[in-house]
Amino acid sequence: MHGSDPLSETLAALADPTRRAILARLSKGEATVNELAEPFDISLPAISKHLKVLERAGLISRGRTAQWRPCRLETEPLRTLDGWLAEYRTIWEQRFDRLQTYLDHLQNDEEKTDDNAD
Amino acid sequence: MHGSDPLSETLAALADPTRRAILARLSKGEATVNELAEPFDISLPAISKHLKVLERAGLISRGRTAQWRPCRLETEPLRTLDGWLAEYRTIWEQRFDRLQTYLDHLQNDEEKTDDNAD
DNA sequence: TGGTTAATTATCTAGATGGTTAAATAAAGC
DNA sequence: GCTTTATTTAACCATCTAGATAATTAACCA
Repeated sequence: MHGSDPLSETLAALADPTRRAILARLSKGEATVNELAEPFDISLPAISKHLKVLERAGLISRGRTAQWRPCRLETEPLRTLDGWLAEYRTIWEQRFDRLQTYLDHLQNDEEKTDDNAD
Repeated sequence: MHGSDPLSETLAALADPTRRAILARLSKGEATVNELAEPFDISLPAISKHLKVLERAGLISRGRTAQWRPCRLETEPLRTLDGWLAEYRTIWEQRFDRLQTYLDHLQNDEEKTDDNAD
């Protein structure tokens, strides 16, 4: 990554389907590295790297039970991302409202045309 | 990028502070390439590349007025991202609730202790 | 102690990314 | 037509990334 502020790190970590799939799995509860690797066609070391990326981004944390290193989803960076998105949410809601208004006008115009046609 | 599904493309495009700053600028209205480049210390071609990334991700669209190519924010990919985030929102809200409950218990315990101390 | 299981580190490779400068395209204005 | 302004394309470079295989660390089990 080039800009390594926290939000960039979060987004870069999420910009990989394997990593998002790992998070989706972890959203159902803790799992070990092998459990997480199971659904994928890639090597264990590759998974290990993905986990390191997720951990550095704060999206997961890891315990230590005997030889297992159970992973857990951490939601903090997601909340930060949600906060960033919120600013744009206003915009798309505004745009949706304007679209609605426009469609309503179309609807009205059509009804008037229908009235004339009758 | 490696996984080039739409969501990965959106996230990868957003994972760069320069590109997010461009979007922030566009959230205030359309702008030309030179206007967008102005606040940054990087070359025009670099900006041009960033815009191409944003365009491919569907985060901006571009008009064509004489020699200017005005850029406009497109919110669709952000809404998709918001939809993806929504699944995790449930989780962090749950966790927050549980934390609240825990803190409430602590509070109660403390009050009991205070009562005993009196 | 030696073997098995879990996970990480080391080393390497191919391809993407973000930046550069120099050259090309496109339209406007004299 | 020639110059200026806006923007993109070309060619290049350094660094990062996602993957691989082989070797290593760590802990349990008998």
